[in-house]
Amino acid sequence: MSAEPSTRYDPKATEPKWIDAWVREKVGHADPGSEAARAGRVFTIFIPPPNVTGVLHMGHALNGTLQDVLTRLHRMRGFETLWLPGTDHAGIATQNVVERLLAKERKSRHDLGREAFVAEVWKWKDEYEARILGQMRRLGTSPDWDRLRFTMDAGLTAAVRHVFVDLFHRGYIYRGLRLVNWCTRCGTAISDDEVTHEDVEGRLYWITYPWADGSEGGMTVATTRPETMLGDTGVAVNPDDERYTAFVGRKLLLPLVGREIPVVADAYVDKSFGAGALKVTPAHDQNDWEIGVRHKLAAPCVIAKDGTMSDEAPAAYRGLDRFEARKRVVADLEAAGHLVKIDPNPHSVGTCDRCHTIIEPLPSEQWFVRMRERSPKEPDRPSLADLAIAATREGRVRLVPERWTSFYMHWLENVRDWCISRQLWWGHRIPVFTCTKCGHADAYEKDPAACPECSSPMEQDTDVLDTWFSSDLWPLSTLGWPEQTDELRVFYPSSVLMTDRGIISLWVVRMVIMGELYAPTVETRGARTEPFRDVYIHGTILDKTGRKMSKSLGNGIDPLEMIDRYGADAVRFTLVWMTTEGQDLKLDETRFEMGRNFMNKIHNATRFALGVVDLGKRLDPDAVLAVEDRWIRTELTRTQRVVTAALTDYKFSAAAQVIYAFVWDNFCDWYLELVKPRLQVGGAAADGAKKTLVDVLVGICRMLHPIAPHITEELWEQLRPWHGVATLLAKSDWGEETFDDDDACTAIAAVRETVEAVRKLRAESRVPEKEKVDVLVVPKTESAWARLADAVRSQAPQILRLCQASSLRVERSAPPKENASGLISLGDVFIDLAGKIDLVAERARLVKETEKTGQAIAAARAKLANESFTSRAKPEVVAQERARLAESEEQAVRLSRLLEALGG
RNA sequence: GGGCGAUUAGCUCAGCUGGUAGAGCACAUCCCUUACACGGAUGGUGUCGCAGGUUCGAGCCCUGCAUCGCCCACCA
Repeated sequence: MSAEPSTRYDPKATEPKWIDAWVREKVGHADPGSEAARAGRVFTIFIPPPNVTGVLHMGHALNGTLQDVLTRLHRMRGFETLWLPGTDHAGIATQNVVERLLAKERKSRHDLGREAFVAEVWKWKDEYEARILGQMRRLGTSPDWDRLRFTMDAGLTAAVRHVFVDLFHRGYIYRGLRLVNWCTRCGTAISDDEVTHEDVEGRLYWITYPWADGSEGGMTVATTRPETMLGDTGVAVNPDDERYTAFVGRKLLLPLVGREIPVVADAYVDKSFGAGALKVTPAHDQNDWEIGVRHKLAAPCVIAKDGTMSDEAPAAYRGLDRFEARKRVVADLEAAGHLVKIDPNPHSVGTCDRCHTIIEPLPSEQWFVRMRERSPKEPDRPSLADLAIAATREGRVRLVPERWTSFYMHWLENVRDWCISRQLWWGHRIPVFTCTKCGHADAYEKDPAACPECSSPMEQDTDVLDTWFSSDLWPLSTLGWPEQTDELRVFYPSSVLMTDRGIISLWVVRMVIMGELYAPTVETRGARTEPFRDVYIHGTILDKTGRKMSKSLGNGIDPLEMIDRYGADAVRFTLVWMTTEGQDLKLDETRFEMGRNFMNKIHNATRFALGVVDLGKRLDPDAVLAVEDRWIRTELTRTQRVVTAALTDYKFSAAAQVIYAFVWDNFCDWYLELVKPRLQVGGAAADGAKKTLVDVLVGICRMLHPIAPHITEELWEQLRPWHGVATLLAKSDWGEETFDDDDACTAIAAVRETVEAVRKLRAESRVPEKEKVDVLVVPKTESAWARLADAVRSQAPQILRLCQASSLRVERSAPPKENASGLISLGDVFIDLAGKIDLVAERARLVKETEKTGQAIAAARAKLANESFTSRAKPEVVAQERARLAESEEQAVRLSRLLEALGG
C-alpha cells in the first residue's frame, strides 16, 4: 500500500510534469496538412507578442489564459488549432533597458558604436525572451512552440522590408519636415499614438510684448510655456476680435530677444481664452506651426533635441535645460517689467508613453505613412484608413464588446499621418539608400551595390522603423509571408485576437490595414483578407482599490508568485471566473483562494472515487444505472453544453461558474453523498454507481481542461485504466455527452427537497445532528404520491444518511403528535419531536410561513384582479401567475392544517 | 470640451431579447459524520445611484442628474 494521497492538492507536484509533457508531445503543434485543415476546420490565434524586455504581469497572465482556454477547447473539438507564440523586439523599450545597463558601467551606446550595441541588445533579447517564454509555460499555455516568432527574425524582417519598399514605391510612405513628437530622453521622434497626456498643475503666464515702434503699450499674451517665447515669430489674434483688429499688421518687439514680430489675424485664436492674443512659436507647438505656415512665419527652433535651449536662443539661455530656461525667462521678463501675472492653469501635457518625459514638439525630417489621404500614385485606391474602416463596416472584423467599434472608427476617421522613423539603433533599419554623390534615393529590398544613376556608393538611412510597423505585419509575417506558404493558406485569417483595449489603435487597426493591403497576395481561406474575424477586448487588471497595477505604484500582483502560492490552475480558473465581457478586473490576491479551493475539491472528489473504484477491475456489464446515476449524467450533459456554448461565445465567467456549480454542488455535495450507501452495499448496484462516478470524473476532466489543464491532465492519467485513451488529455476529444433523463432529474429534485426540508427543520428546532430523527413524508395528493413516494422510497438509505434519520416513512397521513413540519412542493415533511418539542417555537415558525404565503397570495391576487394585466400580458405569463396563486393557496391550506395539528 | 464604462447583499461582481433578484468572499449558528475544515449543514441581509417617463409590469427600455473611472481632444 502506498501512502494515502494528501487531502491537499499540491500543484507543485503535478504541474511541472505536465508542462514538460505538453512541450515534449508537441501538444500545440498545428499541421496545415491535416484532414481537419483540409476541411477548413481551423482555429487560429496570434498571440499579442509581449515585449522581450518585460516580465509576465497579471495582464499577460489573463491574456494568455484566455487564449489558451480557446486554444485548448478548439483543439479538443477537433479543429486544426494554431496558437502562434512570439515576442516583440520593442524598439524603444528594449534599447532603453540596455542603455540603462550600460549606464551603470558609465558607458553610452555611442561608446560601443552601432554594431556592437545592437549585438549587445541581441544578447539581452535572448535572455529576456527565454524568461518570458518560461513564464508563459509556467502558466500552462499550449501554443505551437515550433512556430515561435520574434519580430526581428529573418523572415519577419524580410516581410517588413518588402512592405516598406512596396508602400514607398506606391506612394504611401514619404519623407517630410513636420512638427513631430520628440522625446528628449529617448532621443527619438515618436508617433501620436505613443504620446500619453498627463494632467499637470501648470500655470498661465501673462506677458506683455511692447510695440516695436516704441509707442505706448503693447500686447499681452498668455502662455503655459514662457520659455518658448524665445522662438516666437508672431502674435495672432482672431480676425473678428474688435479689441485687436486695428493692431493686425503692426510689429511687436519680442522681449529678451529683440526680434520684431508681426501681429497676424488667424481664425484659430479663441477670443475668450487668456488675453485673446496668442504668441506664435511655430517650432514648438503644433497649432503655432500651422499658423506659421499660413502666415509664412519663420520657425526658429530654440529647443534642441536634448531638451536644452539651442543656439537659436539668445546666448544667455543656450545650453540650459528647457525647464530651467523657463524659470530664467520668467525671472528676466519680470525684471524687465513684462510679466503681468501668473495664474494657476491645470492642463495636460503630452508625455512619452515609454519614459513619461514631457514631449517636445520639434520640426524634424521624418518618414511618414499616409493614412487618411489616398496615395498620389494610386488615386483610385482607398486610403489606408478607409481600408480598415471598410473591413469593420462590412462586418468582416467584429469587435467584442461591440462598443469598441466606434472607438476604432473614430480613431481612423481622425488619424494623422503616422510617423514611422525612430532615431534608434534597435529595430528594422529603414531600407532607403541615398547616393553619396548624386543624391539619388530609393528603397530597396536588397542592399544596392552602387547607385543605379552614377554608380557611386550609397548609404542607408540611419533610422529604424517604429516597432509597431513590424507588429502590424504579425499575422502575415509569422506565417511566412511574403512567401506563399501552406501555413498562410490554412491558418490565415485567424479566428480571434485577444487583447487589451490599450493597443486597439496602435496595433489592431493597423494589422487590419496590412491584412487588407497584403493578404490578397495569398489564397487565404475563403479568400479573406482581414487578419482576424473577432477581436475580443478583455478588461484591464486593476488592484483591489481600482488603480492600474504599475511598477511605480508598487501595487502589482506577480502572477508567478500567485502560481507558486496557489497553483497555475487556480490562477487560471480565478481569472476566467472574473472575466465578464470587457469589464476591468479588480484583483485582490485572496481571490485566488477560490480557484485553489476548487482544485482541492476536485482533488478530493477524485481521491474518494479512486478509493472506492478499482479501475483495473471489470465491472458488472449489466449494472443498472440508478436514478441518481441517471440524474448526474444528465446534469453533466447539460453542463457541458452550456460550457461549449459559453466559451465559443467568449462568456468566460459563465463557463467557469457553471462548471464550478456542477462539480461542487451537484457532483460533490449531492451525487457523492447519494451514492455512498450503495457503494457500501456493493454488488451490481454499486457497479452502476462506480461506473457513473468515474464516467463523470472523466467528463469533468474534459470540460474543465481548457481552463485548468494541469489538474485535469493529472486526473486523466490516473483514470487512464478506465478510459483507455492513450493520448494526453490535451490531445483528446472534447466529446459530446448525450445522456439525458428528465424523470431522473425530477426524482432527485424531490429527494433533495426532502433532505433539505428535514435539515432545515432540524436546524430550526435545534435538534443536534448526532440525534437521529424519525421522518415522515406525506404526499399532498394522489398524483404527488406517485412521484414523491417512489423517489423517496427508492432513495431511502441515502435520505436516512443525508439527514441523519433513524426511520423514513411515506404515508398518506397520521403525522406524529409532536412534530416539526414543513412544506415541499409535493407534500409535507415531518420530524418526530416526541418529548422534546417546543410547541411555542414550532407554532411561531408555521405562523411565519403562513404570513409569507399570505403575502404571496395577496400579491398574486392583486395582479390577477388587474384587468389590464390579464388582458395585456402574454397568456403564458398570466397562466404562470394563476398557477402561482393556486400553489400558494394550497400551501396556505396545508400550513393551517399543520398548525391545527399542533393545537394552534 | 467630447466619448465610453461603472453605480445591484458588508466586499468583488453576475443578471440573456422587460414577468416574483444571484454567485464568490466575508458574516452568524451548529458540526473534525469513514473525499475534502482550502470542508459540511443551516441562516440572514438588497427602496438594484437619484429624479422623471414608457409599460399591465422595469435592475433591465427612454430622458435628465449625481458620483467614480477610462479614453480621446490643438483653447495657448
